[in-house]
Amino acid sequence: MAKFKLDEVDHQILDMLIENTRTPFTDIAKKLLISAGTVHVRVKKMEDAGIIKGSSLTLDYVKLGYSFIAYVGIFLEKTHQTKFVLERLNQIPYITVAHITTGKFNIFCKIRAKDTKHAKEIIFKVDDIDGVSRTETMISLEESINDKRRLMHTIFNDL
Amino acid sequence: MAKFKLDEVDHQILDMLIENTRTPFTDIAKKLLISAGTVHVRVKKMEDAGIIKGSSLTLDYVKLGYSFIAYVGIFLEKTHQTKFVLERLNQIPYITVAHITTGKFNIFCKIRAKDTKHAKEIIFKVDDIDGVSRTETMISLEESINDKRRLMHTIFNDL
DNA sequence: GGTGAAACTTCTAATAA
DNA sequence: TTATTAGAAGTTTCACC
Repeated sequence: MAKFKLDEVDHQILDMLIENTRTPFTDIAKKLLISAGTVHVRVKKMEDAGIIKGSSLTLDYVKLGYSFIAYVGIFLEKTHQTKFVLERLNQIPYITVAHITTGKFNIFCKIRAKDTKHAKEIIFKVDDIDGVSRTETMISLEESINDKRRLMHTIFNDL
Repeated sequence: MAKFKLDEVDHQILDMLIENTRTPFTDIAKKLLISAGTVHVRVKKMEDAGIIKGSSLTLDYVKLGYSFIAYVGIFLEKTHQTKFVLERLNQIPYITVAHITTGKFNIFCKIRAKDTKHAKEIIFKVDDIDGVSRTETMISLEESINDKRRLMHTIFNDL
């Protein structure tokens, strides 16, 4: 996949939209001393190129009653069962992320649950999937860093 | 933290905005058979309550040249060094998420890098932090699940 | 609570530079 | 590529249910 060339203006636009996707284009234009039309054209171009894949809300899951986060490493009996197990994991909505990995585990996933009891149920469900030989759970005591903005700044300055 | 009470209309609004934060309120209103003013008031209420913390763009990091994802488990020499190590990790922008965890590791983080060589540099930097005794890396071969929408649907139906 | 309409702001596409 | 512009579209407020 080719690395995309974005200039400084594109970076600044992305930077403002990452912070708040509803930032009016007129505000962005004012700050960057360009016209709103230009902002519009640039954003459209980045959308067409697939750089901007979409936008999403950041919700407070704790306030919604989901304060439990854990990472679960999965050992499979045989590697060729990966696809099947992933399909099963995909049916558990509390599993928000899953990766096929090298190293210790075959599959590695993140779960978000209401509490310990709820998490236990989810993990048992994972353990029960055919092909899973065992799992190893790491409970998050605190999410200390979660910031893609810093990465974006770095990516921009890299180019 | 109290669980917040949202009704069916709030859920539907969130559901549409999670999919695309720029969905016009007029569209939402039309679909839900309410007025755009009501959508506006409801969204504002959820923002004020902190349920909606913000909005962000979903970018294609692969197209931006960052196709490497790994999870790194960190073993500390002493637990009381946690805060110090996290501060250091926070200075490495390629570390996008970090959790203090129970279980095998003391700290667990996610890195996003350009390639293997770049990842090596980052991991070496982590290894070099005072208080880190050793690390264990799991390289993502494939991000198979990444979907908070499913979780939201479930949360809604839970209530 | 919600509505509907007015006033205001923003978007978007066409044209021109 | 960018700017300007003007009509379309969206947001926000408010008097009134």
